[in-house]
Amino acid sequence: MIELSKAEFEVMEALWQGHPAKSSEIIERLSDDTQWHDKTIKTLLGRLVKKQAVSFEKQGRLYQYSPTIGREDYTLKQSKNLIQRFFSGRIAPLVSGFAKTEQLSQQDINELKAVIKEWEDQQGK
Amino acid sequence: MIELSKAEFEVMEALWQGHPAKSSEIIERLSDDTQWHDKTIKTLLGRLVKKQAVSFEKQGRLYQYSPTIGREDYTLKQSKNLIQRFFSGRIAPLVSGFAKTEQLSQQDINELKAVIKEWEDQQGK
DNA sequence: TCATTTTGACTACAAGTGTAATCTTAAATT
DNA sequence: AATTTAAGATTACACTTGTAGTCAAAATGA
Repeated sequence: MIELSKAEFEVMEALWQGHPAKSSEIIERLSDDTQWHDKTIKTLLGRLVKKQAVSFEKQGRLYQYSPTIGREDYTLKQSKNLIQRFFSGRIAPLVSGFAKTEQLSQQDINELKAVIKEWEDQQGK
Repeated sequence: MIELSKAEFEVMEALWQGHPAKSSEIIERLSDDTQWHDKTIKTLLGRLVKKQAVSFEKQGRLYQYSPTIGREDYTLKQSKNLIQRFFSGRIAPLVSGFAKTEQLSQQDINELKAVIKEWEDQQGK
């Protein structure tokens, strides 16, 4: 599985926002959230290409970059990995720990209920 | 916040199993799960001490090691961090994504229900 | 008592990461 | 046309991480 460092993930975020994108666009997007030098972002893009998390096509002398992996896929895999390592693969301990100190919104609650309902229907007679 | 590498976390796991513990005990415990050379484990212990995730007391010429951070604290902080970065701090998207591909047990469901109930009671009247 | 083993301290070394700077070439500007 | 600029390629460099090896001193065994 492709592993991304934190900085690399930030670059992916910018790319997931819209693609294909030129490096100048990616640099522009990241300027809102980070102070990174454009050289830094180029380096990270290069590493992402090497890791095959990003592909590019030449348009003249410029490159158009695109992600090769989806945000959902990546974040879910990483989340499962963490849940496996920290909570033996069970999500409930995470949720209850989380709920103790974080704000849950009505929407969160509704979504959790939906998950439960789906499970129960599945179990269903 | 103290950050642990994966290997360091494994050593912490062994230490959380029971402490204070001598390095030989930690090495013994880890021999079940890993192939690490004892030197490797010593190095990791040293790094953990340096990071102040572990403290020690000399008992004669031996050291008795203890964790300075709790497993729950650490895993929850890391989880929240991930949820923040990946899901803008909301847990429901993680749970529903997780539920799609992982097995939830009846116990998980019960715990999730408990969390919901607690939240709803909290929401007053 | 002398050799061996064990423990902790210190050293090693390549790969990954954060954070750029320099070099090359083509494009844009003067 | 000569100069400056911008993109991508290459190089840099310190710190972290995985994974030990070496060294010195103390304990243990023969």
